[in-house]
Formats: sequence, C-alpha cells, structure tokens
Amino acid sequence: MSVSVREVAARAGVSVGTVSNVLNRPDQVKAETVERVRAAIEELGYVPNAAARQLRAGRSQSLALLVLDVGNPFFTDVARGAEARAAKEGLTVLLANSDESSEREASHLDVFERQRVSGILVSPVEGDFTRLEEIRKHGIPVVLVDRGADQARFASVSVDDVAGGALAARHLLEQGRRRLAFVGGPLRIGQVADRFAGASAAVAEHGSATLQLFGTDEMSLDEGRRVGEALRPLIRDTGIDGIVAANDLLAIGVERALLFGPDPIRVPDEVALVGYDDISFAASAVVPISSIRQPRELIGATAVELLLEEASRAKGDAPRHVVYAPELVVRESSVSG
Amino acid sequence: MSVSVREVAARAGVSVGTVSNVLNRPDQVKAETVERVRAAIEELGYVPNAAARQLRAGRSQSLALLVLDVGNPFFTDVARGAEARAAKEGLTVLLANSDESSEREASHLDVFERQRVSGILVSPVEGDFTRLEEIRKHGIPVVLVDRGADQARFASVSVDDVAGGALAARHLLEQGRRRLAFVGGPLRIGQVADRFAGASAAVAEHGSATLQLFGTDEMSLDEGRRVGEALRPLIRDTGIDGIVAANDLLAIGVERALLFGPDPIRVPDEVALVGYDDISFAASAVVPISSIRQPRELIGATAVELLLEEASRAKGDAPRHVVYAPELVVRESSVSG
DNA sequence: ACACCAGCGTGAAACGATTCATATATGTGC
DNA sequence: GCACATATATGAATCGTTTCACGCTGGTGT
Repeated sequence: MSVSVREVAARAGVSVGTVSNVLNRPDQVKAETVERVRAAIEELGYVPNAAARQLRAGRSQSLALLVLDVGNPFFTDVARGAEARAAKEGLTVLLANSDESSEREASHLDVFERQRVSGILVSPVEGDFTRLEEIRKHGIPVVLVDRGADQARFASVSVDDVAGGALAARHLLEQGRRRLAFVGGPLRIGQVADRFAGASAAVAEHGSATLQLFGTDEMSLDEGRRVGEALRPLIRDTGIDGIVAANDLLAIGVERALLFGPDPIRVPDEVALVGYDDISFAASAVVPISSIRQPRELIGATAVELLLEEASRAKGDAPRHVVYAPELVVRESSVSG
Repeated sequence: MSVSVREVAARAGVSVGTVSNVLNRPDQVKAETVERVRAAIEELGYVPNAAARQLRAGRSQSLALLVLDVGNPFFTDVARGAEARAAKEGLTVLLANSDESSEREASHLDVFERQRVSGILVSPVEGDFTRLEEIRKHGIPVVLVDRGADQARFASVSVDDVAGGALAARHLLEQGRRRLAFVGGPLRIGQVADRFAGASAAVAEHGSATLQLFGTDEMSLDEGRRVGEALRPLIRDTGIDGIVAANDLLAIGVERALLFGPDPIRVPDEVALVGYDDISFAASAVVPISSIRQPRELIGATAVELLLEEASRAKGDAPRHVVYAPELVVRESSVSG
C-alpha cells in the first residue's frame, strides 16, 4: 500500500542504506545522489514510517504530558511551555487528560509505556505512585508536574503553594483585614491543602486575625457563586473582611455573587478578595481580581529539562526538585480606594 | 533492555506465537497455558511494544484531532465527544493544536502521517487543502470539523453558521429591536463571515431594520470591551437597540463595557445582546447572556463516525457532510422585563 | 483399523527503517 | 607503480510483533 525505502531505492537506483543515509546524514552522501534520491522520494510521495524507525531505535521521539484537566488554562500554558522546550530537542509532546480520574490516568500511562515514549511528565491524581515507580523501573523517565517535595523519589517541578497561600493572606492582613475566609476544596487536592495551610500560617502570625474555611466540592465558577451567596449575610453579621480563594474561578464566582445579589456587598470596601492562578479572566472581572501568579510556561519548560536530566542521571544521584516562587499580582479587588 | 515476547515465551515454556495468541485471542489457547503465560508476563513485567505491533499491522490505533485553538472550550468539548466515540472502537485520540498557524498545522500533519494514524479530524486553517488531499491519497481518511460545505471533496461535520447568525438576529427582531449591530471579526474567518451573512439576511427580511458591522481583530474579551466602549455613545446617539456578537467572549466583553462605564447602559432595557457558542461563562455573566448553542460533543462524536465511514467508503460514493442546526438559548440579556 | 476433525501449539516470514561491517572508487604521497 | 587514506555506497542483520500454513494429539464415527 504505502511506499517504502525499498521502492525509493529502486527508483533512484541506489541501495536502501543510501536512502536512509540521505534521510539522516545527507552530508555523507554525494550531492548528486542526494538529489536523485530526493527526487525519487518526491515522485513516489514517500513518507517515512515512524513505527519502523522507532522499532529499530527502541524509543519514540515523543514525550507525554498527562494533566489533571485540559480545560484549565493553567495546564494549557504549562503544555505550551513544554512543547516549546521539547521542540528544541526535536521531541513532540503528546498531551493527555486524566480528568482527575485514576482510571483514566492508568489507562493513559499504559498507552504511553507501550508507545515507549521517551519520558512522561505527569500531574498525578492522588496515591498510586507504584505504577509510576514501575514505569521508571522499565527505563522511562518520569517527572512530576505541579506536585512537589512530598515525593522525593521523583524529579519534580512545582510552585510553592504554601508560600502562595501565605502571600495571599499576608497581603490581606497588610491591608488591615483581620477576619479572613478561605474558599476552596476539596482538601484532598494537594494544592488546595497547601494553599490553605499557607494562609493559616500567615494568619497565625497575627494574634488578632482569624481564618475560616469554606469548603467547595470543586473549583468552579458555580461553586464560587454558591459560596458567595452563603458568604453574603455572614460578611456583615460576623465581620468577615477578606477572602482568599483557592483559584480564580472560585474568586470570580464569589465576586459575582457578592456584587450582584439584592443588597450587594462592595468589593473591596466591605470585603477584599484575592484569587489564585492569575487566569486572564481575573484581570477582566467586573472588579479586577488580585491573584497569585505562577510561572506556567516556565514550569512546562523546566519539566522537559528535568526529563532530559533524568534520562542521563547516574544511579547514585538524587532526582532534582525545582520549586518556583509564586508572585502576588495586586488589582482593585484587594485594595481600598 | 526491555522484555519481549521471546523472553516471555521462554519463561512460560511456549512459543512466541502462543504468547501473541494469549494476548490477542486468549479463547484459542488452553486455559492452563493462558495462565502460565500470564504469570510469566507478570513476573517479567512485560509491556508490549506498540511500534512493533503497529509496524506489522500497518496502521496505528490512534486517530488525530487537530484544532485551531485548544484554549477554546468549544474545541475542548469537541475533543471530549470524539474521545468518547473513539474509545468505543478501541481508538485513542491524539489532540494537537495548530494555533491558527499554517506552519504548525503542516508540521503536525507530517507527524501524523508518519505515525500512520488511522485517520485525521481537522479544523483547518485557511487555504492549503492540497496537503490534505495528498494525505488522503496516501490512504489516510480525513474529516473536516467545524468547516462545511465549501469543501465538498472531504467529509465534514459542521454547524450551520448562517442559520445561527440568522437565529440570533431574528430573535432580536422579534423582541422589537430594529437598529442592530454585529460585533465580530476578522471576516476572513469563515465562521464569522457566515454568522454575519446570516444576520444580514434576517435583517434584510425586515424592511425597517438595519444592521451595522463593528469589526474586531480577534475574538477576545478585550476586543469585546474595546468595541463596547466604542458602542456606548453610539447606542444613545444612533438608537442601536440590539447587538449580535460573533462569539461569547466578545459578548461578555461588550456587556462589561456597557454595564460598568460611567453612565452605564442597561441590558437588555436599552440594548439587547446575543452571543454565540454558549460557553459556560455566558450563563454566569453579570446579566446572563443569550447565546447560540452548538452541539459540541456531538460534533466530535460524529466526526469520528464519518472517519470510520470514510475508511470503508467505496470510490464511487461521495463523502458525507453533516450539518447540525444551531439552537437559540434565551437568557436575560435579550428579553426585557 | 482407518479417515477425519477439533483443539492447541509451533516457528518462520513479514512489516519498514537503521546500522555496520564491508566493498569499491578516488585521490595522495613517495 | 604501490601503499594507504578518504569518500561513497552496499546489503544483510536487526528491532518485537503478528500471522499463517502446518504439526501433533486424542477423539469420533464407521
């Protein structure tokens, strides 16, 4: 069906070895021959078979990026960074989505291992690091993305979520806010737990301040609105004057609920608000939302770099962990007048 | 390095053919043998090599979906639908992003062809159908997604954007609006042009109504805000009372600019607004936005179905074109009182 | 006792590219 | 004219699966 090197060789009047050389090391072939072979390729519409090449090579030219949610702009940007860095190495990135399901994660990992990808970048669903151990034992490097120091056995790139949570809370404290609320959940998500822990620690430093947790089932706009509605009476009754949201979708939802109910609450005058992730919608919310920014593309690029390192890491050396610092972006939602 | 059938066969005391049979047709192997082979696989940690399998089979178990923008929720949902349908056939979907760049598109197509994917679903960047023709000539089925009847040579799934534009405009006309504005661009994007054409046609049916075009450079929140600012004085001066936006991002941007400037304009009392795509943010905008909904997941699923059809289509038969009807979703932004 | 069949297994050939040891031609220096 | 290096090309072996034409056993029916 499909044209192979054999036919190209016949057409150009050379051996198959030469065709392969033209494709991979053209400088070792006489210019005129290169020309002839190229012409044959063109005429026959030859397209190399990646499977055959890879079978021989033992490893594919792709690396996999398995994320929790492709819908989340955070991961889209991480992917962009990874792609750009991988392209420099001549590698393609396969993007896959686990949708926070362990089963989907496992099934994707199976496919990748069978594919003999040259490495796997994964933002893992909870638990189950045994499968990843196994994969690594089979010789495929693994790098954890957005998941950090708790898994010392794997190389990782992450952002310090504890610091980020603290940054958000401290900013509100500096604005004179004392009765804070933290909106986010479920807490089994590592990132959420860390951000909450950071915020708690920051609040604990101030004797007079308090932090109250408002849990959510997911990190969505709708959950944000729901909590916002719940918060509205409480703000005036219990004097809550600052809110830290575990991500920007929640923050936007909360803000809407506060601003547009009957008897709206003024942001930031009555309550100040800080989100997390700095997605583009945060800046263009009704009252632009202060947020904690993470170096998303850099995370992706670094992950690829760690992968290359892992591939050539000596057994004795420990895997490397890169932790980036989050950054506070101040907008109107947290600063009065 | 990696364990192969050969070693599994040795360990289980059978031939390689039998190992393969255990993997692919276990019912043709005695239960006890199956057991023994499975045990050997387990003990050795054998993982089949997809490249070898595919080399033999001549075709991969994956199909490719190449979209214009993974950041756009529209395409994410299309992908979800495609994945679900493909999974039923035991196929994996490779998702790739052309970012509206012909070069990136071409490079991805190259990779896919080399990979011998079993089919390509593509939402093409302008022009350049020759490459797709070529790919199809090489035996890989191609289906156009969100791109319709103008390319009769390829099977396609799309939504009738002319009808959608008409639906939006007609709805405003039915609400008694007569001086309409269309916000969107650039017009070289087929979808935008079609939606505008549909809206124009609907307006033309009403002798007394008019439609004025407000072009944008891209379909973003920011461009929406920009046009919204420009629109604000015009609305009262020239009596514009209805706005059709070419997508929801624009609609949301416009709405914000209208509602929150100094001297805000009331939506829908002073001006009614209809968006397009029905993304989740539309429903939770400050004033929930009426929109034109497209069956996104269905589009993905149908694309996979057309692909399967294409694979077995006789030369004589014409490729099939599926066009879905868009649907109006009415919310508060377009209905007074 | 014989032919025949079903059930299980076997192992070599094939898929298409790459590699590498080996051949051939060309040139250089003495 | 000879030895030797360099440039270029060859083609068989290899990667790990799947497939397929064939064996081998032990029944069954006659």
